[in-house]
Amino acid sequence: MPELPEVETIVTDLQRILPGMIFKGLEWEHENTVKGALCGEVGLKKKRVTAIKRRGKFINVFFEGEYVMTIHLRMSGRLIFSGLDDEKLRFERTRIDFDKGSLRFCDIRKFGRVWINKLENYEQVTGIKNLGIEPLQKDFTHERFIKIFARKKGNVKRLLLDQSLIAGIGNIYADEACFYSGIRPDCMIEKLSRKKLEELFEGVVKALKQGVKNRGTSISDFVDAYGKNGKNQELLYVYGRGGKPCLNCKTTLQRTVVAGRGTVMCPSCQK
DNA sequence: CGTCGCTCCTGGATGC
DNA sequence: TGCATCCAGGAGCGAC
Repeated sequence: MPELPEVETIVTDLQRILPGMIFKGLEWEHENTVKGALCGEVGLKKKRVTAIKRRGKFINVFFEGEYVMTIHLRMSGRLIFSGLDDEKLRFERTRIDFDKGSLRFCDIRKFGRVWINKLENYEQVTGIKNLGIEPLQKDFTHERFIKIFARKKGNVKRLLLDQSLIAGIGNIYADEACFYSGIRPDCMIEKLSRKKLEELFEGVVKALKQGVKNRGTSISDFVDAYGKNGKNQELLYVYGRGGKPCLNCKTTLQRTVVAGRGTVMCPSCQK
């Protein structure tokens, strides 16, 4: 599923593709997919793309005239740049046409969303304003991390997945970060020492940076804006490996449910 | 306000 | 082989 590294990969691709292109039109088949199009699409006509930026797992495409198109891929969304005359892709639900090509939003489960808003209120409307800190920015430090979790209680996994605390972590990278730091995803965060919290911080950063470096994890649905797979699935220690031997100690990896999510951990390496 | 459980979805895996 | 059932899960929402 698309998490921070996958979204970052797509945004990096789109930054090479879209700037300067002129918006032509938007078509969608599922009524819940597009929000705010009534006012937005009219305003967007003939506007040029000025920038593309990621915030958490959201993709923001900025246009002239102070419009922003926000896209969230949720579970199974793909965003693939194609020719205007290319045939419809499998599970293509929405197409965003520009003068020099067409961005196809393919989404098996139809959970993905597109919003069109004026710059002044897009953060409010999309929920972006509720997001926590960006974990790959310089201000994400040990100190900030410990401060964020200082008065929080509950299992580590639920808190890592809470987008209002840290923006962009999903199921894959939460499990990998816990493995890197030697912490069980179901352990209570209030019981962790300062040293273990620092290791968890390092684990989060390491997992996300590695994901970005390898252009995302293509386990089920993810491809980049050119339709190509990432490479990070070859480097996962726990996610998707339940029942297989731990790559560190050969203990059989345990699959459980934590915070309502499928969770894999090494009972020997993670305490 | 924090937390929980439910909901949205459907292809692929599994079971009989 | 074929049909029915289960499962995956990000995030928003209502309930408490």
